[in-house]
Amino acid sequence: MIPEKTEAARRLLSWYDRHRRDLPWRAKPGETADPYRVWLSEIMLQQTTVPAAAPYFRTFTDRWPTVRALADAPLDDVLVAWAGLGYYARARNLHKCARVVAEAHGGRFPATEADLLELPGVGAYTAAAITAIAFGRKATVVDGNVERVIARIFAVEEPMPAAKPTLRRLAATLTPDERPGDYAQAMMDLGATVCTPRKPKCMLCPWSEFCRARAAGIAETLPRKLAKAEKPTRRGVAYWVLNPDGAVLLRRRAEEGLLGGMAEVPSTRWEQEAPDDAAVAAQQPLPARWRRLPGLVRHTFTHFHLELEVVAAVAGTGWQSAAGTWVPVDRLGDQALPSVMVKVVRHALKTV
DNA sequence: GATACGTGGGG
DNA sequence: TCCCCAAGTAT
Repeated sequence: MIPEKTEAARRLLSWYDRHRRDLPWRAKPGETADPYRVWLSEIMLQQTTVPAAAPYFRTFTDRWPTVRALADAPLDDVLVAWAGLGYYARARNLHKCARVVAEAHGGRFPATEADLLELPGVGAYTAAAITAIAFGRKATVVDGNVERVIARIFAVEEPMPAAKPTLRRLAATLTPDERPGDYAQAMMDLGATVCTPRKPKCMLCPWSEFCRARAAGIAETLPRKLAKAEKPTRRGVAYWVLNPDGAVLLRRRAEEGLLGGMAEVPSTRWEQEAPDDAAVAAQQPLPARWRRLPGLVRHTFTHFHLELEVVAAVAGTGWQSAAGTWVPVDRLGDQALPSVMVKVVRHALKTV
């Protein structure tokens, strides 16, 4: 039996007070939360682990201490700083959102869930998180952690994602009126450290007594998920070309879609079949004698595997007319190179 | 509702 | 090696 909701919240908050983690974006007890830092951290933490996000958070807040500073920055600076963190639409929306807050909201984040929801890159989860954590207002935060905790406490066996509305409704029934920010973070911390996807530490859980899934011995199997579709493999060839100054040709990817707005080593299209010599010649960024380098660059995106072969050449006369930017090899670190392209660069430098 | 969208770590 | 997963959002 689930206890009175205030009793459940009291137990969770007590657990949180004893196990609170010191995270770079978390206000210390007694400190006032900064909505800018809360927002920035929540965007970075979307589908991203704490260890991955933490160094980026420090870099961003050191360089852009306020939302106005971020709004004043060129988008490309933000993309360079975000490079490697993934889901680059977040970086584009982050910058767009900063400008909206600076220009349409006087540099202050709106303080209601409904208004926050209007901001670019801010969805249901993030709006609730900012409302609760930054403004101390009641809001039900539902992320993957909360879904898992709730699915187990109430033994919801309906598979995801169909169970989402049910889980949201059940989560809302438990949300207390007191300490909204701490409660939201406590729920997520519980899911992240105790009620984990595999091998949940039920012995350490403040809610173990009344967890229906634990009682039924099915905690680790919840929430149920349908089998995922197999990932296809796409193949392509990347063109590593140096000009007479020893600079490499890079391009800017289209603003939308995969790796939108990021820098890339030029490549053929990525398709099921690897391109043959004719396709490599047809899609070359400039005329050159291409030499296939041994080995493959492998990378896995959310929805497909990628295998890239790298071909290398030295650009002949007329290299200035190639579309793109020539970047000295020792300046590649200044570019907005996503991880897959860092792999290509390393492979080429190692092999050439 | 389904799909596109990154990356690195863990088992 | 391979699959799963992580503080989701936009379309």
